Amino acid sequence: MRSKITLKDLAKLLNVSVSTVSKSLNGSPEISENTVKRVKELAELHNYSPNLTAVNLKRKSTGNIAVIVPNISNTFFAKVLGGIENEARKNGYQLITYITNESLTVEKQIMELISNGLADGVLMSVSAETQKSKNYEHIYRFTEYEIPVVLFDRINVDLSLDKVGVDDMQSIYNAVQYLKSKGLSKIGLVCSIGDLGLAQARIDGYKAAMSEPSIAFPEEFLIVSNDPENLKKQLSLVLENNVMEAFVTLDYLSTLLTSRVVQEKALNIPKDIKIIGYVNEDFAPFLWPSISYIDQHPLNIGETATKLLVKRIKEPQPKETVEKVLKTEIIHLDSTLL
Amino acid sequence: MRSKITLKDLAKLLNVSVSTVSKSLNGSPEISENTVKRVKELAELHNYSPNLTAVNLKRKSTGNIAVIVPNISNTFFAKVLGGIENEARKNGYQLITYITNESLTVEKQIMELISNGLADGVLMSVSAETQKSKNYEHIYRFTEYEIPVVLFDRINVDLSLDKVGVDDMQSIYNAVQYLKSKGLSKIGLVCSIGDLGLAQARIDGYKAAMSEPSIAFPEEFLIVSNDPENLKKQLSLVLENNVMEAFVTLDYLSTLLTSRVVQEKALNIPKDIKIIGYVNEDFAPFLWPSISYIDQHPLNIGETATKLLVKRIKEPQPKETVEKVLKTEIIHLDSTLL
DNA sequence: CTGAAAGCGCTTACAG
DNA sequence: CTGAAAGCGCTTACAG
Repeated sequence: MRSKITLKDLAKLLNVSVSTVSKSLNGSPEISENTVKRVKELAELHNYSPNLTAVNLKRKSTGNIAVIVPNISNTFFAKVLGGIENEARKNGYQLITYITNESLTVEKQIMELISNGLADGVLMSVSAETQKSKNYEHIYRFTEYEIPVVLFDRINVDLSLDKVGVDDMQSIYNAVQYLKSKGLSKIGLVCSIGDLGLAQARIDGYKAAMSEPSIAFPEEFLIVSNDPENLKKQLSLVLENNVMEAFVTLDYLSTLLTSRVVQEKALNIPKDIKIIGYVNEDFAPFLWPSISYIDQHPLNIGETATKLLVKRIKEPQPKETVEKVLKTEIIHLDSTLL
Repeated sequence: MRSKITLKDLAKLLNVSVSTVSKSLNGSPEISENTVKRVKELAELHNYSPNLTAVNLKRKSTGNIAVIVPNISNTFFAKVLGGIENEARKNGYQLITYITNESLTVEKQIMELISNGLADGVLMSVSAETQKSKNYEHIYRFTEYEIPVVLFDRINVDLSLDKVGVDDMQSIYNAVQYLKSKGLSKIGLVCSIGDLGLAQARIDGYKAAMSEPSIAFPEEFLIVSNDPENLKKQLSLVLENNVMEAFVTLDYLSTLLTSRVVQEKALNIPKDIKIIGYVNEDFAPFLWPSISYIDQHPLNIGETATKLLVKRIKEPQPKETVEKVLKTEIIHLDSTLL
């Protein structure tokens, strides 16, 4: 990189001190109008901009927010990232992003990096492996270093930190209730992300809705597996053994898979089978049939989490953790047409 | 953030100078084995890690690579980002990410930020608006500042910079030739990203393949529009006026849309209509029917671009721009079954 | 083998 | 209103 013009250079050119230049540029009231004008003009002329590394060293801050996402295999986290970016930019923060690929080991390495003083705050969604192993020590390290952390989306974890997400249990509860209100009762659940706390919450929502008023439902309606092939097999079996009427599907993969398997069996969506799934507005409407989905407003999640984090960074911590639970919404498309 | 232990602190505790501590930790051969050992032990004990802001200020580098992506509405760029992350981490760089949302204005703002010395190098994919307006001055600013830039994916732009992408023309040419080799001739093209240079290249590939051996094809086979509704309409018309046999579809949206419209018209994929599109391995196999696609190996694009950039950052510039064109591959699924 | 000193580019309390 | 000085946390040429 070419060396840019510095405060010192400007000072020399203007025959004033570095302090004067600095103060002029930072709008200090100490400096005379005339000097300010001279300095600003020259700065403009030379396209001066302060060296952020130096500013940050002085300020003992980094101006960075670290964002840790578990994966990018669907657009959900990408959307959240979009929301985070909007809000971070507004507040003058840069985003340093990390992708853990659902790995605890990678997560630990990243933590190590960040705690070296790379960021003023952390936004994270805990990896699947971490949740499975319940190994959270590395996350608490941040608290030791007094680096504020806000968890987003995957907030059904046993960590007393600030959290921003949706009510996963209620979301699915509502979806099932909706289907039941339309007279459907043979409703299955399909899930390929069973290791996540939020999946457990969703499953609880399903169970709660299905057991009201105290009706038992067959175990086999609950189709949970990390392996797509396995999921397919179980799904086929259920469809062969029962006259199913609907499915709620807890993630991208299981949503697409369910739609596919149902159609392979020459069943019609929505005539024979209704589906409410987790996909997003970029895809859902263009699928055939289009799939009704639970909109989690990922942009909103990102923005809300970032706002909270920025507040934590700037204000002296009133160390009581906050949990923000945002509303979800069912978007009806082909697959729930009556 | 809590103030961490510094070199100075360690020096005081050990009764040696700051220089000695620094050298010991950085493996300088100047220092006695014994001292090195003492220093390292204490550093370990206190979990010392150097303040990167200070190190960077001293080194006049930032340790950051800026990544500028135009959108995240499909997983393509997310995948590329994954590749970039892998390679960047290997080389000790942090990633600062920006999303332009295809906006020239945002792109300019980001440039401004980065040229303030936020990053040692830039990986970027030019926004649609930028390409449409052919306004590239802000990009050349980087060259002025001697910040190396590598363009990725969207490399069909009139900029003499390092580039890493795929041969878009050849990719589609091959796809069309494949379809023709199976005896198909009524082959349409659907595209919702006409503003991009790479779309033009793909369209050229289509035209070249279709015109061999010098057969004219109807203009209406070429369906290009940024508006999904419009695309749908044109597509419907073509299907009504012709006995179409296949489509090549140039992006996510047009791929899903084509599959949907064809099925709405009660045509069977692949029996009546074959499709080769742009989707990726995370989705394509789970769609119904699954869609054959051109695999651009996005991870590879990301890694290759990052390797090139790191080289540019580290080595004195042999200022001849390099263009790396990576191979694509047709992945055959349901939609091209014969 | 060790340390004092300069300096990276800034900001800011303090003096004048 | 202006400037000299100290300092943020490091690295490194230089002296001893």
